[in-house]
Amino acid sequence: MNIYDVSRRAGVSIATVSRVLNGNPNVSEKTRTKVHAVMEELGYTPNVFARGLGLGTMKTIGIMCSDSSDPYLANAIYYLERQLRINGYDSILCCTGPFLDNKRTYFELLLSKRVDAVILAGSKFVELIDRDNDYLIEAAKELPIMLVNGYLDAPGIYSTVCDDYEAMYHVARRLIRSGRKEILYLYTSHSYSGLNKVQGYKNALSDHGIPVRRELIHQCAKDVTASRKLMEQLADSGLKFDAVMTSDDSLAVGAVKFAHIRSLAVPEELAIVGYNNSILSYCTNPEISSVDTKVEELCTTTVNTLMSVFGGGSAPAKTVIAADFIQKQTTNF
Amino acid sequence: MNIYDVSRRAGVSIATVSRVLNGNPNVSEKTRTKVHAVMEELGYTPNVFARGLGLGTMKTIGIMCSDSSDPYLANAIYYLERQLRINGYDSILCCTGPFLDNKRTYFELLLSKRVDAVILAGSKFVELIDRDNDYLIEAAKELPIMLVNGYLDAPGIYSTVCDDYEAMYHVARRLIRSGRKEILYLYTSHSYSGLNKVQGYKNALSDHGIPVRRELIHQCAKDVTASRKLMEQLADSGLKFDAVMTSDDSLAVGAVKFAHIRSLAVPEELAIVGYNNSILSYCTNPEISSVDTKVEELCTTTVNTLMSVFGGGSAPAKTVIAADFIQKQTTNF
DNA sequence: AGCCAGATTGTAAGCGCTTACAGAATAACA
DNA sequence: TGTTATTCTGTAAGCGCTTACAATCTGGCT
Repeated sequence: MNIYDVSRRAGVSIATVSRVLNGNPNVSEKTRTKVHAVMEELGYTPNVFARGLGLGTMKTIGIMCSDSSDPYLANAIYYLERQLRINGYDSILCCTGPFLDNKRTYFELLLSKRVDAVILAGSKFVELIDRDNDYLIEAAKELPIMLVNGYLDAPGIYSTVCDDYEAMYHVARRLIRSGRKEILYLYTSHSYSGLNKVQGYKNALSDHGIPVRRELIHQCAKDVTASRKLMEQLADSGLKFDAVMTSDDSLAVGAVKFAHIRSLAVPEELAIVGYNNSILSYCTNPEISSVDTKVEELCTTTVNTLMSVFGGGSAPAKTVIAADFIQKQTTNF
Repeated sequence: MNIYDVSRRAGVSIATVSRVLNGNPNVSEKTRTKVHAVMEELGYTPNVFARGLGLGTMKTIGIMCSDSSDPYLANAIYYLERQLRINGYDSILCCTGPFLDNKRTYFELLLSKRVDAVILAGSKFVELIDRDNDYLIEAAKELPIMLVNGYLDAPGIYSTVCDDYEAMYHVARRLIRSGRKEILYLYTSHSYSGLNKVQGYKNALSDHGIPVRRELIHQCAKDVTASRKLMEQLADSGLKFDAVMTSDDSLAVGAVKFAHIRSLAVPEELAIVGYNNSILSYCTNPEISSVDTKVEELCTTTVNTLMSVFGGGSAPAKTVIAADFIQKQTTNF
């Protein structure tokens, strides 16, 4: 069943059928109706490969993420996929796994599928340390590269980021103003957004005359248990803190556990702030105050920007989206 | 840059290049090496569309799921995607959204992409009530349909399911043996696995001489808050229960919240059992005893079965995987 | 009726790859 | 060395679609 069957049956040429298929206006209303009817009758579906061959594109976007089982990224994938579909695009998903083992290989695999663009979801894709981003910059010459929560200044690369700096600054300031003096800061990675977050924390302290103490800032695996253990360890080593800010809700969950084990009143003796306002922050008791990073908005904006790039319109190289602090039960300011 | 460039540069015909590309053994070692070298040198990547046109397939599997932001499905997607990639297949993701609005349209969209098979992740895809599965059965004549946690008896449809009946029977029996008499049962949907689960619960009660009481079985939205509210409501209406079994961890989280609000000792006064052993069950205090449904095994098995279908080997129409009960802190037997 | 612009349709040449078949080269053997 | 079997390589015909260009058909006008 192909375009010839349709053309024969409709008594027109394949060119006409093709035109109908592509919504070309140079077709009389009568033929258009006729062809549509035949396509319907025959249950005809154009062959995407042939189409792709002819057009050089297949309206497909590659989505790369580290680990779709991370609740935050899972959400992102959902929204990205949905918004792409609304715009008539499909998505090929590609998860590198939590360690981004060979992200470059995966990236090239996606390119080999002749996708029309690649969306990198998650800030871990942009290297801040060894700066191994050449392949992205190179690829961006050929097709749009969209970064969700990452930033790279190069032509063809578009970023949509959450204003992590501002969010963390805001949280830290409110903690300070409500009297917290020793704010522990736990983070998971040195990504673009990771650095912005910690900078917001640091600047807020400085701006309020509080010294930034190295021993209050710690990296931790993105894991409920890991963060609890780390905090126990820190407390045991004599470190004092009356609040803890985290770069991810999972760490904050560990903090709640820590407080429970040590019988600390939350938020009175220990204020806890999560990040991403994921479902995890609603599971604990007390529920964790967290920063809503607006995943949905982030994702729809990313796709919309991409569409305007496709449309030839101008698109901002970087869009910043404001976060929202959601006060729940682990803070009291 | 196409196959002609490579053939010219390597001084062979395009047929030979194509053979090398496809690992055809009828190529001398010398030419093979030469061609590989040239491909490397030129950075040649075959055009997937042309290839798809020629072969009629593109080694791509469609994955349909309701909602990738559900932690359970998110995990499933990750494992499916990974296992497919290991076998040299790509995946096109397609999320219908939590309400499965027009799953049929999505399904056909996937077919129109000429995928080699479709994997339906999540038991909600198979209709048990209005039995609107004709399109699946019809499609299965053309390409393999794989159900993860769903079952449909038709040629070309392969299922991999968790032994939900056994798991729930086991949990209920242990609760009963440890002295629980009034076990509340909360479930989210009437899916294939949903029915098996509740049947396990019912049979365990019957087999131990406990009457199955309708007022102890309730449907509830898959939502932390919804389940808490429902339980408060039930308790307020005078219903007594000393244990609660749930068909999903999110409901169990609500149960923990309920116990906390009503100051019930867990597990002494109220035992709580979750399902899926997702990260949510590790977030609460106390941590929720839950059933590990072996997502990873489920997914790898699904893909492996699919591969053996592709390979022409025999494949079981239904594979059952045993679940594991993970005792944590909300039960004591 | 004759002519022409504009609308509509058809013809045919790709797009880059696979593969059946034919042909060339090589190896094996007498 | 000649013959044949075997291995390797090339030619050319698709796969199903898009699209430039040519051809045809309108209707409005003189």
